[in-house]
This record gives sequence, structure tokens and C-alpha cells, in this order.
Amino acid sequence: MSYRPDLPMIVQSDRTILLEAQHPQFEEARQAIAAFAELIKSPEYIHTYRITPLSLWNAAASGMKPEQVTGLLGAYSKYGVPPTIVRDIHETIGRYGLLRLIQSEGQLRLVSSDPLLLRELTSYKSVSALLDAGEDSLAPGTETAAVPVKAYARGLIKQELIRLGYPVQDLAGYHEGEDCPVSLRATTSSGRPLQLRAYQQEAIDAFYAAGTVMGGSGVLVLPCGAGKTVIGLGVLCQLQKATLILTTNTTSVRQWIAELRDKTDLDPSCIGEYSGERKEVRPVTVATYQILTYHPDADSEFPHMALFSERDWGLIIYDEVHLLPAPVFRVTSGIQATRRLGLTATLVREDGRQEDVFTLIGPKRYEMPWKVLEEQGWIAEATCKEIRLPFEGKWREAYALAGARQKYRIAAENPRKLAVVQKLLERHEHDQVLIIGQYVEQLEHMAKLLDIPVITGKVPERERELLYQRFKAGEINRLIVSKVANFAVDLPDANVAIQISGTFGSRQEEAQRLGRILRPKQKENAAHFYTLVTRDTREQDFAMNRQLFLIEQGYKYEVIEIESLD
DNA sequence: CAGGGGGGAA
DNA sequence: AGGTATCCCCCCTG
Repeated sequence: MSYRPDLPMIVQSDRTILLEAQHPQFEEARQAIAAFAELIKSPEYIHTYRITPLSLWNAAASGMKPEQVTGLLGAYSKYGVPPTIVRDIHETIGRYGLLRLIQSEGQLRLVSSDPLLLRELTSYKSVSALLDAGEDSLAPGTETAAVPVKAYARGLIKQELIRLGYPVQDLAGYHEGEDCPVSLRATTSSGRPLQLRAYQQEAIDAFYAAGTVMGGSGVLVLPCGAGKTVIGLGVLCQLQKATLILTTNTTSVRQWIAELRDKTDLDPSCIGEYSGERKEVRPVTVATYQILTYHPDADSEFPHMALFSERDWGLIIYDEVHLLPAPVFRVTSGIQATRRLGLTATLVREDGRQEDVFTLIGPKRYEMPWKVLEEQGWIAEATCKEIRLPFEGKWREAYALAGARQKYRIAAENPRKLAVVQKLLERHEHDQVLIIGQYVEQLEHMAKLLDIPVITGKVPERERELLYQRFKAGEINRLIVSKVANFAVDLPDANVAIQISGTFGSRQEEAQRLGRILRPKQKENAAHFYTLVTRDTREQDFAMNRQLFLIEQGYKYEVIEIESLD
């Protein structure tokens, strides 16, 4: 391979990719590798990506071939693609589909075109424990080997095999579940015509096609504001089966129910709420994750998990699937014959359980990049700025002397942030501004000094709603919010967000906070996101990690260094 | 039945 | 690794 110094990328044999961020071809190269590589570092000149097995399998699940992956790498790489990487990519993608779960003659079977591999993997005790007795000779005359799998172990065996490095393609099919005739209305109850956007229909089709050919489960990844609920409703209307919808909190439960009433022709008596307050189990039931994970004491059962078997569900929708809690994973593992749809804006989890999402919900079936949605005008154009500021002397000292545990908090609560916020508020005098932070003390302090209303978990629901309304109406145009902003679905739209502190390195929180200002704007379709960071502290390190997902999506953070604040 | 407290979870 | 705030459950009170 010849040396092409004009190209923007270097592909290395340790599965990392170095991409020049200032290169004219940066943007197209970034888009090309986004489907199968994960961003791990993004300083100003060279971004580092890593090709992971899971990202390759997700790409494979959406139909990508190894030649396409290596082709894209080769097209932008100065030194070509190292032969070991080419082999590695072929081998890893080749693993997807090598093992399949199928159902034949009433028996669940693990099959492979590689008998030796099958023998090797089933010799692990953890795997053989999940097999039914007896060697299997499934299809005489073919090269395919098969072993019978215990019916209950459909999820467990997939989890175990992916741990051993082999994803399983699940083609064992689904039971249909109870019928539930439903379709989308032509117009919403307010009389507006209901027309799915092109990408929403594509996402539904991607899932439905998966349902007929590959097995109807998987994850749809769409940015905040892309209309994930509508897509969920679309899938429901496509399948027309009793459906359990799981989501993060009761506000969101109510939101789903409102949407079901507004946009489908379901009779209200067919829609149930299963929450702390009500325990309705109807053909379409909406519940929170938290009620499912409720158990009276540490080592007792989960009484509400029975919801999974209380009706013959034909579809389970996991809203915000990246937040799915561990006990729900366990139950989900046991219901692999039920169709499952995961919805999320950021497939990343900081706890590394994305393999479980891949295995137990299903592979990624569709992804809509944020920037594409922006180009189509469905979300506002956002500019991101990271403002780095120093400590003042006393705090600098406190930081230096503090133990590792307190360092982050001291940096996050740097009182100099106040003056910066003030400046930004002056600049955005006529804008709707949200100030978002994580430490209640810091927020309340700032609220007092700037005379801005503050919403934390302590503020009663009614008061919150009142403030939201006044903000929406434009009566007030500044609001300080704590982590309530992470959950509130009814938080009003703003066009400026100032982040003064956040949860360590959470990429998904950063994305969600940006999402708060992305609803398309009436006048100028622009939004501004600022994040305030104390320079040369742990906060700066965490800020870098927080930004990775959005940078991966093509957002750029302009760094503004503030030396002193006079 | 509204509202507050305790407890667990991610 | 590191940790705070939040949410939601259920139970209790009046």
C-alpha cells in the first residue's frame, strides 16, 4: 500500500484509528467510520477511534459487509489498512451469523456451519449446562451442526456465548401474542394531519423487516426530538398485538398514554397505566422500570415483574433502553420469544452493559445521526462552547489540598462560574436560558444571587409546572434546574443552555442536556450550549469524556479560555 | 386521598 | 474510580 500523506486518517494494528480533526476530509471520514468505530479521545488535532467487536457486530446486523468496512478505512487512510486489521475485521464480522438459534420441530437449537467451533464452545460448562441432552443431527447431508438448547435458556445462552466472543443470531422466531387491532389516526385529536416523517417510516420499516426475516427485535437509535414515541406507535400499529411499554418515570408514562390517545384509534379502555398509583393491565399497558424493580427488601422477589406474564404480550417497547436496569435485563433474558423494541438517543452506557442490550433486546436496526436531522431542519442548529476558567487563589489552594474524592466537586463548584454565567446572561438577554447543574447547593446559591427561580427535586410538582408554564409563555426567560432536567419530559424548550456542573463523565447526560435546546425554533433556528469547566482540574478531564458522544455525532466544541474575570 | 417519610436503585 | 440527587415505590398519618 502506498503512502498517501494527503489523506486524513491512520489505521493502526491495535484497532485504533487516528483522524485529523482539521483535515478538509475530516467530516466525510468521520461519517464513514461512525457506523463501526467508537470515539475514545478528541483533543483538537487528532481524534482517536476504536473499532470494537460490538460496533462491528452492530454494523454487521444492519447488513454491512467486511469489505465495506475495510474499503471505507482504506479510502481515508494514509498508510492503507494493516493486513492484521483487515483479517481481524473479516474474522470478527464473520462471527456474526456463524452461530444461530433456530426453532425446529418444537425444539430450540443452536446451529453452526462450523461443527468444530460448535463443539469447542459447547464444551464450556457454562454453555453445556444450558443444552438439552442428546447429540443432534439436524439436517442430514448438510454441513450444519446443531445442538438442542433448553427452552428457557434462549437468552442465557446468547449472553454466555457473546461473553466467549461469539454473538448469536437469533432466528428462533416469536410467538404472536394477543391480537390488538389498532392503527394510526389520519389526524390528531387537535385536527392536525398525522403524517410520519420519512425517517420515522424508515425506522419502523427497518424494525418490521427485521421482524419478518431476521427476528423482530432490536434497537432504534434516534436523537432527542426525533419523535421516538411516534415511531413506537408506528411499530405497534404495524404489529397490532398486545403491547407492554416500559419507560423511565410516571410523567413519561402519562406522555405515552396521551400520545396513544391522540395518535391511534385505540379505545381508551384498551390503554392501561401500571404505576404506583394505578395497576391497570390492558391490551396496551404503560409501566415504569421502577415499579418493575420494586422489591420490599433486599433478598425478596420482585412482585411487579409478574406484569410480564400477566397478559400475552406480542411486543414489549423499552423506551430509553440505555437506562434499562439490571433486574429487568434478567427478566428480559427469560422472554426472548416476545418481540422487543428498544428506543434510545444514545446507545452508550457508562456501565458497559451494551452487550446485554445487543443480546437481550437485539442489535441496532436503525440509526439517525443528529447532524442529518439537523440538515433536514427537524432539530435546531446548535453551537457548543466549552468555557474554561481558573480558580481564584483560595479555591486553588483548597483544590490542591483536597483528597481525590472532593476534588471534582470543588472544581465543579468554582464560585467564579457565577461571573461567567452573568456575562452569558447579558449576552443572551432576550433568549430563553436554562442553567443546568448537579449540586443543589451550588444551584440554590446561584439562584439567590441572580434572582432566578430554581427547580430541584425538593420543589413540589405543582410549583414546577407553574414555573414551566411561565417559562413557556415567556413571562420568565431564565430557569435554574438540577438533575430534574434529566428526567422531566415536560421541561420547556429553550434556545440557550448553560451547564455549570454535571455527573462526572456521563456522555448520555451531556447529549440529553443538549437535546433540551434542539427543538426547532420559530425565528432563527439556532441554539447555544455552554459548558463551564475549571481549567486543569479533574472536571476538565470528565468534561472531555462527556463530550465524546456528541463529537462522535459531528458536534464541535469551541474552547474559550478565560484568564481572569475582571 | 393528599402529603410526607423511609428505602432502594442506577 | 468516583459519588449526588432524584425518582418511585409503599406505608403511614389525619
